[in-house]
Amino acid sequence: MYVTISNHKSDYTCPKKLSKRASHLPETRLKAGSHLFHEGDRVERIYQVVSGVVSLTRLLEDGRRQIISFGFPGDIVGFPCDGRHHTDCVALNTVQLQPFRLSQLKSGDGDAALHVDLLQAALHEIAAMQDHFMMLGRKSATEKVAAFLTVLANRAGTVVGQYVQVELPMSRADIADFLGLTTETVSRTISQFRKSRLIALDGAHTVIVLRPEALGSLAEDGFT
Amino acid sequence: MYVTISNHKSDYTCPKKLSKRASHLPETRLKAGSHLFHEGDRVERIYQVVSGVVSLTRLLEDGRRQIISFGFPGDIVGFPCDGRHHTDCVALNTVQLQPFRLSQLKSGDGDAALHVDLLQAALHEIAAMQDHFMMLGRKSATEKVAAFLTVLANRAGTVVGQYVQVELPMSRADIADFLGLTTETVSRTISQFRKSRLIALDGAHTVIVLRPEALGSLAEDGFT
DNA sequence: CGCGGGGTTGAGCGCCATCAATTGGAGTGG
DNA sequence: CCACTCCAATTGATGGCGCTCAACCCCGCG
Repeated sequence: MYVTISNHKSDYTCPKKLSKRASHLPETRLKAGSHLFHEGDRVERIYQVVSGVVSLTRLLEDGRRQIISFGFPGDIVGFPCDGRHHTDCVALNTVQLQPFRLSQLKSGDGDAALHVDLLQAALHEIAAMQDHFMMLGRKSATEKVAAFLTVLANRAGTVVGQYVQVELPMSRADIADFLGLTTETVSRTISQFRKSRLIALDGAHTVIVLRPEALGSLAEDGFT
Repeated sequence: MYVTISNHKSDYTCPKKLSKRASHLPETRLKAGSHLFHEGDRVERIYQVVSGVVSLTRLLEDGRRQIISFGFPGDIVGFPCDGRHHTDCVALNTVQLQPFRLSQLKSGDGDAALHVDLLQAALHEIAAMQDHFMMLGRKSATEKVAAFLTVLANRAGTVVGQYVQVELPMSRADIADFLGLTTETVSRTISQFRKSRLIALDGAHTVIVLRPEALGSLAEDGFT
């Protein structure tokens, strides 16, 4: 999942579940905090997230960290390059994953429909990352956090009464490393949204979006 | 081309020329400043840059701009999503491009080797973009510009005497929009490198790298 | 020679990072 | 159920990096 407030509405129905039958591989389960793979690992499988959330991260020697993306249900993670992973993949909570053989991306391995789906997912990944560049390079802290919450609410929110509620499985530090900010700035920005009654919190990890339109317009131009 | 100072040495030989015969389409020529395609255009072809340089850009309504990547010879541009382009593509100088049919990415269209090559290029694109996220999100202006010049010198530089010389086909504004900075900051940073004798300039668009190692280490941790 | 646009340099400030202290909430054991 | 621990989250104070606004320079061109 990237933060992409895109101009054009995408008709990509990303989180569809790929045929399990086509995989021939049993689902994998991961506990919170455990690694699915590390940076530099040889790629054996790629995975579709079935339930739970993972993070894809890269590290610098001096400790600086960037979260490349979060993998929500439906997302495909583990695209290889030169046969190796370029990120760590960590489970944020209990996660179920459907593995696919690498050959099923490369050739379909006899299942042409699956091949097309995986290729489609890779192309969608490229487009989503392109959108995300704009976020990282050109948006203010307010815009970043507003966009993040908006996308998350749309993607993983549940309607509760007249509001939308969304669980944040990741820490403030994770959000910061995803948006290119610090935990303090993320926290401050969220507090600001709360004080201006755009959102409400029920504990640090449950956000209730009170005024989605206002939050959405903050995401686009930082005003309102 | 992305700015990726990666940990693991990639053995990806990106700029290999794909078989022209496999394309069945004649080369395209573009003059400086003209568009290859616009954001939102229906994708008809994807292209390999043969000579010259293109930029892939995205715009915000308020005028903020982000250059997603530069397309140097060997690079593939125009990966589609939902059948549409998500960026503008503009020629920075005179450009020659080898077009490929979309079907040749999706199925190979009978040429299996070409299919594999295009798929490989897409996967490499994903990995390179992942590396680039770290740049945009976590690196200082000094690190960004140093990394940019280093990558460019390695990719497009020519050895002149004991130094490496590289042409910058793009403006300072382009570099800024690529790195998530302003033109002033880019200009100041380059001036700084010049004053500390890391590089020399021959006109604004020709850089001679005097101390590649020093520039490289600046790119990684901002010191020296 | 005048014009124009990109590039450079300067001054000042604002956003966000940094450093630091406090609060809060989940987990544990008594 | 409460006391205690520990770490995440919040809040505050301060400073610096890079943005903004503005002037000037450089150079190609008519």
